[in-house]
Amino acid sequence: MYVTIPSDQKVNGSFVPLASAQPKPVETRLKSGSYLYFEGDDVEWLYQVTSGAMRLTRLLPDGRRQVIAFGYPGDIIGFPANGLHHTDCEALTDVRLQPFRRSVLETGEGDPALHSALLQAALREISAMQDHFMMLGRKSATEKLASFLCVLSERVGEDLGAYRQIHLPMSRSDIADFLGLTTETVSRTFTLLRKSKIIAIENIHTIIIQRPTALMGLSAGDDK
Amino acid sequence: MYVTIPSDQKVNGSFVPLASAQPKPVETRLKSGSYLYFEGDDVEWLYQVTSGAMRLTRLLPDGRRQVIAFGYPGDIIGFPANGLHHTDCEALTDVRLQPFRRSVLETGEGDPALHSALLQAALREISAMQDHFMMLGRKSATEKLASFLCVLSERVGEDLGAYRQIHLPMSRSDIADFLGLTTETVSRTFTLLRKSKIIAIENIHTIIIQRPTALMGLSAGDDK
DNA sequence: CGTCTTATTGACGGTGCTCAACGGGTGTGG
DNA sequence: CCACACCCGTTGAGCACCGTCAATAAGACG
Repeated sequence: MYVTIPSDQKVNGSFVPLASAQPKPVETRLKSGSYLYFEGDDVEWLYQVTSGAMRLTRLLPDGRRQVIAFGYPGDIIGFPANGLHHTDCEALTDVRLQPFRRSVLETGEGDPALHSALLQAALREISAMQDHFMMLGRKSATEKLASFLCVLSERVGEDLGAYRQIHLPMSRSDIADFLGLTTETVSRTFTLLRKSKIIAIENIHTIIIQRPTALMGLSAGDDK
Repeated sequence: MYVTIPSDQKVNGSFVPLASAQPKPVETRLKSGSYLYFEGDDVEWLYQVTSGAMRLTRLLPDGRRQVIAFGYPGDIIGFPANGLHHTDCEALTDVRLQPFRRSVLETGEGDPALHSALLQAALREISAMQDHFMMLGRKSATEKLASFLCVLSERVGEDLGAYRQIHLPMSRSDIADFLGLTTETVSRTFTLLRKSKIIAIENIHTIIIQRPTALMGLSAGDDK
């Protein structure tokens, strides 16, 4: 999952599992905190997240970190470049994954429909990353966090009467490294949104969106 | 072209044109300043840049702009998402392009080798964009510009005795919108690099790298 | 040669980072 | 079950970097 400008194209809550004509490899399960792969590992499998949430990160030699994406149900993770993984990938919660052989993406190997579905996922990934560029390069801290919450609300928000509730499995520093901010700024911006009654912070990992329209406005820069 | 951490994998100056088994569609030529496509257009063709340079941009409703990438010889541009272009694409110079039918990427249509080559290009694109995330989110103005010049030097630099020369077909504001800065900051940072004798500015569009190692150091954050 | 655009430089201010202290929640061991 | 410690998140103060606004200089183009 990247932070993108919320599109007209509504995702209807549930995701479409990729259908394979072949006998399915066994579903993979992963405990919270364990790693699926590391940067530099050979790619043997791609995965579609079935339940839970993953975190993809990249490191600079000096320790600076960028969270590349969060992997939510429906997302495909593990696209290879030159046959290698280029991020670390850790489970933020207990996770279930549907594995697909790398060869299905790269050679089509006996399953044209699945090959095509994986290719389309890669192309959507490119487009989503382009949106994310705009956010990293051109948005303020408030716009970034508002955008983040909007996208999460669409993807994995739960209705709660008039409001909408989001569970955040990741830490504040994960959010900071995803948005190109510091934990302090993320924390301050949460407080700002809370004090303007746009969100309520049920607990550290649970946010309630009280004024969705205002949040959408902030994500597009309406305060300017 | 994205700004990435210069990799070990050297590109040997020239690029590899994608081979097609089919009779080639006619090479496309484009005048400097003309647009190849716009955001929202249907994708019929992908293109490999043969000579010249392209600029891919995206706009926010309020006018803020992000340059997504520059297209240099060897680069594939025009990957579709849901069948549509998601950037505007303008020629920065007179340009020659080798077109490929979208269907070759999406269905493989009679040319498996070309299909595979385009797919690999898409996967490399994803990896390069991940590097660019790190740069947009986590690097200072000096690191950004130094990284930019390093990558350009590798890709399209020309040897000039002991030094190396880069031609910059794009404007300062293109560079700014690519790196997530303002034109003023780009200009000031150029001046900074010039005053520390790391680069010389032959003219607005021509940069000479006098101390490549120092520039590499700055791009990785050695000043900190 | 004149006009218009683009780049540079300067002054200033604000957003977000740094450094630091504090608080609260969670987990562990007694 | 409680005590304690540790980690994570929050808050504060100060500052640096970079953005904003403005003036000037340098090119580009007709």
